[in-house]
Amino acid sequence: MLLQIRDDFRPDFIADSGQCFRWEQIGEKKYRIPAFGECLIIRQNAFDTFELSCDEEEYDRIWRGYFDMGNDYSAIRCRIDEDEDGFLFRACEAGKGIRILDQDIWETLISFIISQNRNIPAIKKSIEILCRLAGEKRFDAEGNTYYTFPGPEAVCALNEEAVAECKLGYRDRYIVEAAKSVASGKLDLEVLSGESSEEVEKTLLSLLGVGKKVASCVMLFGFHFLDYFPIDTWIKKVLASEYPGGYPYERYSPYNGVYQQYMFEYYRRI
DNA sequence: TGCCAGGCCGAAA
DNA sequence: TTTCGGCATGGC
Repeated sequence: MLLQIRDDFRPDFIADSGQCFRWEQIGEKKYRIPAFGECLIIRQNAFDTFELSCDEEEYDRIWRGYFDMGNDYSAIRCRIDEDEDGFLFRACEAGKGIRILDQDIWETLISFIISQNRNIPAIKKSIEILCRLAGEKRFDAEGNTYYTFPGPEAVCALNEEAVAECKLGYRDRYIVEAAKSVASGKLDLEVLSGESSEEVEKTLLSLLGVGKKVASCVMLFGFHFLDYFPIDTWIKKVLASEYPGGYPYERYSPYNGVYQQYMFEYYRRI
């Protein structure tokens, strides 16, 4: 199907934004996106026209929500005043096209546990190995194979050698413990997603290997609480250099997480 | 080669 | 409550 979007949708920006780790560029302005057990191929034709490998039913069922098409990112950007906050204004301008994906919570949880203290290429590699070892083999719209993100039972079923193959280092027991919690029903992510943000954060922080930063990322990129503001090594640098007097969280609520993402990409790029 | 990476844990102070 | 060493491994 064809999709027309005026503004604020740049798959190339989203692919490298550090919120998703499985997007794969397979051609000029063409990406393969596995999510929710499906796989979308998206290609940009003109500046505002995209060709999608799915039909409208699948788009409405999965991808519209995944891309967060219900939010107006142009309006979110326009809340920033150039004179009041020049740095964030420039970050928003440069990052026009970034969106906060509404991703599978389980996948986001495991991905960000894996992400700690590692750079993005290394994170992608580990996740890809995990998917190959424990995910289901399927075919995309062009007939090429891909692997789904493994569910908690599949992760639990991995033996020690297989886990070691993922090169997770000390993080391997973290994902095994998380998988056990979810597979046993002790942690029900479906039920949790109906709770308040405070309750969700408290539960996430109780998991082994989940601290403030990882919890914030899962809140923002998985539970889609757009006001959560993950502070990693990059954002620490931003806060130190651009906001020595403190960051105005209240002014930018309830979209602190969106602005954080603009700043993250902008600062990494410059 | 050495430093850094979308940090967290556990012990010590 | 805050501080700090240790941690597995890969990317650059």
